[in-house]
Amino acid sequence: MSNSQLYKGSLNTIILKLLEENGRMYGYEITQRVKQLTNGDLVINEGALYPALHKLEAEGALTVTVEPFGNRMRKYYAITPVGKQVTTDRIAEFEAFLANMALLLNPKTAI
Amino acid sequence: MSNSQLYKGSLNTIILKLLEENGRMYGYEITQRVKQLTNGDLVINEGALYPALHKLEAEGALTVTVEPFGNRMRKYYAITPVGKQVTTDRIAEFEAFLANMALLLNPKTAI
DNA sequence: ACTAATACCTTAGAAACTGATGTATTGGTT
DNA sequence: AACCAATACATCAGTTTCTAAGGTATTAGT
Repeated sequence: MSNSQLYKGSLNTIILKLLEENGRMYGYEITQRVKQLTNGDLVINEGALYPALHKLEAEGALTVTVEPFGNRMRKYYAITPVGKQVTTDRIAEFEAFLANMALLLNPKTAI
Repeated sequence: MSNSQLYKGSLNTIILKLLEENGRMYGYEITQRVKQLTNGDLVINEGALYPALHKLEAEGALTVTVEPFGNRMRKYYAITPVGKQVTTDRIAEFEAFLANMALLLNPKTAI
């Protein structure tokens, strides 16, 4: 993901959150939505996205339904109950991370 | 670092910021300061810390002075002008990351 | 006819870690 | 006296997550 190691580990959280909000999406759609939401700032690499989707599916967090779109194929991913719990946990983790980083980086204006 | 992939990539930023604020510190001291500032939440692994310090030194961001402390040895790290610039850049990067994550995770309350 | 966009995928290699292990001193407990 | 935890440095095999590059195929625009 665009030139920063900081995003490492947050791709799963992003995917889960988007799917939780948008019902179901296919892979390419996710990359475009992320690009759009961040005004082109964050571009998801497909070499990162597809393995991440496959892993979330293997873990039972997502389900897949393959649908033809014209002569093309789309793989729609949707979140499962397990996935919803994972999403909640991941976001809590992210917020704990933020709180700790605030303590470390903004000693003056600690939350 | 404590059970979350999210911290991956932020260790350098943490080290640089602490050194910028505290003048000079030795490795073990950094681990203790981080633990203290985050109320025990974030524990820096030595296998992550020492290679990171060595790399920052190799990049010219830090200087080292070895000082005996009793029969023990301490390696004090201090930030260089290059390091100060790197710190500024890293923090700007972190803030951009935060802004993007806010856009992705909090679509309602976008900044 | 060519290029860009759409839509999926894999894989070698890089980067940053974890967890284990190693050396040595110091301080407190049994 | 013996032992363990803390202090203080370090390395290294293995894991995870990504990047960059490559691959296949359809669709739309120039």
